[in-house]
Parts: sequence; C-alpha cells; structure tokens
Amino acid sequence: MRITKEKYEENHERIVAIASEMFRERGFDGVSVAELMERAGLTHGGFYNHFRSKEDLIAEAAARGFGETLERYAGHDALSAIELYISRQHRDARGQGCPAAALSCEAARQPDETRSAFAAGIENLLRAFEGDIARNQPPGAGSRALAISLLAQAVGAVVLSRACPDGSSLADEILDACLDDCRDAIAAVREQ
Amino acid sequence: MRITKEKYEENHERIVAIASEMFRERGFDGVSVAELMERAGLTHGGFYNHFRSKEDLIAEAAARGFGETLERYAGHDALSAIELYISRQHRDARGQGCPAAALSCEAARQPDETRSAFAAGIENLLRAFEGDIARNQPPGAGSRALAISLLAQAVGAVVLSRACPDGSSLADEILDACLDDCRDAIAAVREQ
DNA sequence: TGTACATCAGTGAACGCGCGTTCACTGATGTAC
DNA sequence: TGTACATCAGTGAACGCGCGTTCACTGATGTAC
Repeated sequence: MRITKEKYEENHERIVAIASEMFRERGFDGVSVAELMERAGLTHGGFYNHFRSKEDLIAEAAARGFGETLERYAGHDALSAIELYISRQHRDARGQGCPAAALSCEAARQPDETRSAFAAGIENLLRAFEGDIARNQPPGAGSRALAISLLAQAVGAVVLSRACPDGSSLADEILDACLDDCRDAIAAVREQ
Repeated sequence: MRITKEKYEENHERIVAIASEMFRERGFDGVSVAELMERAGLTHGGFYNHFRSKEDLIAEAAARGFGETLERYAGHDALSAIELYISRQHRDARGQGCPAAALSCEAARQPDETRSAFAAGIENLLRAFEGDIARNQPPGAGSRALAISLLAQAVGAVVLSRACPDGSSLADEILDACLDDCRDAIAAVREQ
C-alpha cells in the first residue's frame, strides 16, 4: 500500500510531533516505538521507514521541541518570556514546554547527535534573550552573560520545582523566588 | 546461608551506595537490578530481601545522594560551595555529584516517595546556603530567596552544560557565565 | 495519454533480549529451653 | 553452657512481559516507454 510523498511527509511530521510531546512528558525511555506509532495511527513496523533507529528519532524530536519553544517566545521581550518560562503553567505542562527543562538530564546521557540538537536549541534560546536584552543596554555590556544566567536560573527553577511533590509549598516557592530574582536582573539592565 | 545482622546492614548500605552512584551516572532506567547486585557482589534474587521494589531503592538512593552532597558542602561558605558546584569537575563527575543536577528531570516522573526525598534534599541544601548567607546580611533581608536563586542557577548551569556535547565551547561558557553571576550576587550581599 | 513495471510506505507476525519480580531451596544465625 | 529448632539472607533458575528491531508480504504510487 504505497502512499503519496505528501502523505509520507505528513506521517513523518506527525510521528515527530507526537514523539516530541511524549518524550517531554515521560522521558526518552518512557516512550516505546509501538505506543508512539499507535498514537500516530500507524503500526510499529513502519517506524523504520522513517528513522534508522529510536536514537535518530530522539535527536529529531528534540530539535522540534526546541523549535516549538523558540516560536512560543518569539515576539516576547526578555521579561515577559521569563514570566512565561518560570510559571506554574510551564511547570505543569511538560509536554508543551521547553525540552531543556524536561529532558536535559537525560540528554546528557545520549549520543552526540542528540546533544548537538540540545546545544543548538539552547544557543537559539540564548540568542533570543540576548537580542532583547542588548536593546536595553550599551553594546558589549554583558548581554550574552546575562542571557545565560537568566536561562540557567529559569531552567533550574522549573526542574527543581517539578522534582518536588505536586502541590508542595517548596515547588511554588522556588518558582516565585527565581521569578523575582530574574525580574530584578532584567530591571537593573533597563535602568542602566 | 543466613548471615549476621551486621553483615546484612553492611550489604544493604553497599547496595544503596552503589545504586546511588550508578543512578546519577546513568539514570534510574539505565541501571538494572541484576547489574547493580552483581556490582555489590551479590546475586540478583537477594534484592528483594532488601527492598520491596526498585522504586523503593530509588527513593532510598536519592536520599543518600543528597546526604553525600550535603556533607561535601558542609563547612564551606556560600561562595566556595557555589564554586565547587558550578565547576567542570562537578559537571564531569556525575556519579559523585548532586542528585538535583543529575536526576531532577527524571525524579519529576517518579512516585511521591522519591519526589519527597528530592524535596527534602533540596530543602537541606537551601538551608545550608541560607544559613551562611544570613550571617553576612541583616535578618529578614531575603537570604532564603537568594539561596533559592543561587541553587536554581547552579543546577541549571550544570544541567545545561551537561546536555551539550563534550568539549563544546557552549558547555564551558554556561558554567563561566553562571559562576560569575553567582559570585556577584554573593559579593553584593557581603557589601551590604 | 496509456500501459507495464519497479518502487517503497505500511502491515503485522516474529526475533532475541533484558527487564523486574517470584520462588523453592540452602544453610548459617539467632533463639528458646 | 549446650542442644534443637525456627528464622531468614543469599542463591540461581524461572516467570511473564515489553522492548527495539527485522522481515516477508501487500498494493498503491511513481516512472519509463
């Protein structure tokens, strides 16, 4: 039952989109090829018409997740992007959130193909932050370094908050304290 | 072949110590009961004389990892603790490092028993930071919030750095920028 | 434009494998007398 | 202190299960004439 090229691309796209969400929700090991393909409306045997291995898919799905994340923050300035990132909504919607917060720990144990996708995704997020920050301060004033600090704190806040039991006060306290600190850091730059 | 109570406790302790290191290196799913027990010099069947399930072990091993981490930073002030945390050595020695940086993403998907162990571990680290920071500033001046921000940025820095390919310049740049920022934050408190 | 055939995406059964867990068994330890 | 027996940590084979991957097959699509 051969299908059209368009339908093939559509299937490929759908598999990656579903995988990207499922991986962020459950981790790389928490998603089986069989269940993924079933959710995509296909049978598991066809997986290897699209990817050489599960590892290949992981790299592609990671890149896609960062693409979605970048799109979501495009058009926001650094302050409102941080407010979206360090939020209960982001923490509680792992499947739609940033791969850096959902999967970084596991990515560290993946082959270089996946880690390169993470490095590229992180770099793109940093550039988005950096570009906005630079608009508010003199050139060469460390907007790159500030972008890195903000992203690291934002990722750390979401990661730590998620590791705490649902509804624990510590989970919320971490988000609140980090958001306040990041707000202050961004405000300080604007006042320069 | 029953063994003495002392030998039993010794075996239990050894299993948890080895598991704690292996989990941090490879993740919860990357360690099998069989390999763990073999490394501990026992056969895999005996595992269930020590733990009701692998999940039980995970919670116990997480608590142990935080205990080791707390011990390592005990006696250091906030600045030197942060310098130890945000370092290439810490990034590259996952098995001996902080569970928050090695396993938080996966902990978020574990049962409450494990997440409670994480929350307790995080809380203990925060108190250690907080106590030192408070010594250098007036009471009620936000030492708790600063401790949270510092820990989140430190965790984020290590997590992001590890996700990048080995030896990539971004991996090191992240550590350097975050360490600088944390140093400044701690220095600012001391100058108050 | 129409025909003949090669291509290949999807199917679903099957592969070997390692996983977490169970269980009957062994025999030294711990305990009751 | 010595003896008889119950306890239980460790052993290693076995369990069912789900995993990633392979493969022979189907039949519509794409292509060459």
